Amino acid sequence: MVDKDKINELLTRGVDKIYPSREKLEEVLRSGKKIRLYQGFDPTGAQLHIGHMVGLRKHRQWQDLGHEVIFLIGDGTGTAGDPTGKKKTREKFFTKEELRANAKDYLAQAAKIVRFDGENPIKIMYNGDWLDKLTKVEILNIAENFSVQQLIERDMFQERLKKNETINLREFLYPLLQGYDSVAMDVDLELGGSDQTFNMLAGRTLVRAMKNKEKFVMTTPLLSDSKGVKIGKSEGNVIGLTDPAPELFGKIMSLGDDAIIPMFTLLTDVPNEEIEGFDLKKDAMSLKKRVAKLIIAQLYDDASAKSAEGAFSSTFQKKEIPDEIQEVSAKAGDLLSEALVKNKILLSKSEWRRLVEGKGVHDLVKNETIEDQNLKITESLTLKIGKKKFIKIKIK
RNA sequence: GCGUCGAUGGUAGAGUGGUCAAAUACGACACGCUGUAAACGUGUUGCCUUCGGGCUUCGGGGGUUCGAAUCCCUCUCGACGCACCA
Repeated sequence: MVDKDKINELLTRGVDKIYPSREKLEEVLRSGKKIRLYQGFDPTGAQLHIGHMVGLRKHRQWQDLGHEVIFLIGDGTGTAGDPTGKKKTREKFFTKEELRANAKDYLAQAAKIVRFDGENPIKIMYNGDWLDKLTKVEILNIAENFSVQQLIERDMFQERLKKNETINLREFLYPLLQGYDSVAMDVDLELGGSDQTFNMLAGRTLVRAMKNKEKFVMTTPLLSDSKGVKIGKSEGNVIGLTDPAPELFGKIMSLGDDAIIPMFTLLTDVPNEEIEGFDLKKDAMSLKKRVAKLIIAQLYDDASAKSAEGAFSSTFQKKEIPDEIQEVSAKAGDLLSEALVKNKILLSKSEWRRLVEGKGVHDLVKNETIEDQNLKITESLTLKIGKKKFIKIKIK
């Protein structure tokens, strides 16, 4: 029973809830039975982010314990539009082609955490393979297992009802499709973020009805800091798994301190006992650096993690110039502003003016702030624009 | 099919003939502060500018007017209600 502690870890660490209960699942695992499980990813964005990493790591754990793990690409459900977390009806839907293209990227990114080859490799499946083939009658038979009341229970639908906002039938039916995946693959367990609970439980209902068996559902907590969903939000500050190491480091450092402990628990292998001993008040900075390094080491390697840290501290803490700077060539006599806009460093001359007025442009060679908006280029320059942009201007 | 309402900047959402490049909030960007690219504070947030101003924007097209995001017509899309069907 070498696996005993591993089973315990598998069932507790980084786990939000287990349905119907942890005890039932533990019983099955203790019996030595190998189960089949999956997690679905709708490839509706170009990249996986650090929030996905939580689930992927869980995947890996199952895989390492010898269970049959399926990485499901939701190219069928993706075209339907998951309403989870959406306050409004989704407006954009994805085509099959877009989804397949994204899926390719997903797999490449996921490969950083899970194994698609070697011993007990993860299987890749596409739910479009069966969802697209469902006949109308089959769909109705699936629908038979649900009541409108059940579907309408979802908080987000309730809210919309209250506000008299649209609930499109399409999003209403989405959980059924996702639920059918479990039937089609005949899985014993589904893994997913806690925001997916409703959809996953729909699958549970279906499996019971159509396969007469109990499907387990394991949810993982969502990674977030005090500001909420800063991590994995659709806006600019997504921490993508393929972000270059230095950028990853910076983005992780910019998260609130309250995200540190969850990150250790969910994204690293640091033992629980050690994590419990952490003193956030005293060591927040160094702990955050450590967790950032550990995360990067998983996505790249130790060396990248180290150099990312070095780059971070020299750039932001000591305010030194980074080693690698983007270069832009220009002719002598050109307006600096025009050269920057032409090379797409800045969006417009207006932006340039704003930055200069806000003292956001610095000449790093002379070590002074540039105040002249109409500065002409006379010699090669090294500029710091805002906090993050470093640009070298070279004379042609 | 009939009717009602709606479509505004990255998002949410004001504005209902000139004072509108369009409130407010969020986001984004910069500066200050900080162990931090956090928090907090301040400023900026359509484009061009000789800094006077100029130009293009409020679902598409057309019109009324000296003047339209605002009024009218029409088209597209959406929500809601009614009818049809059951």
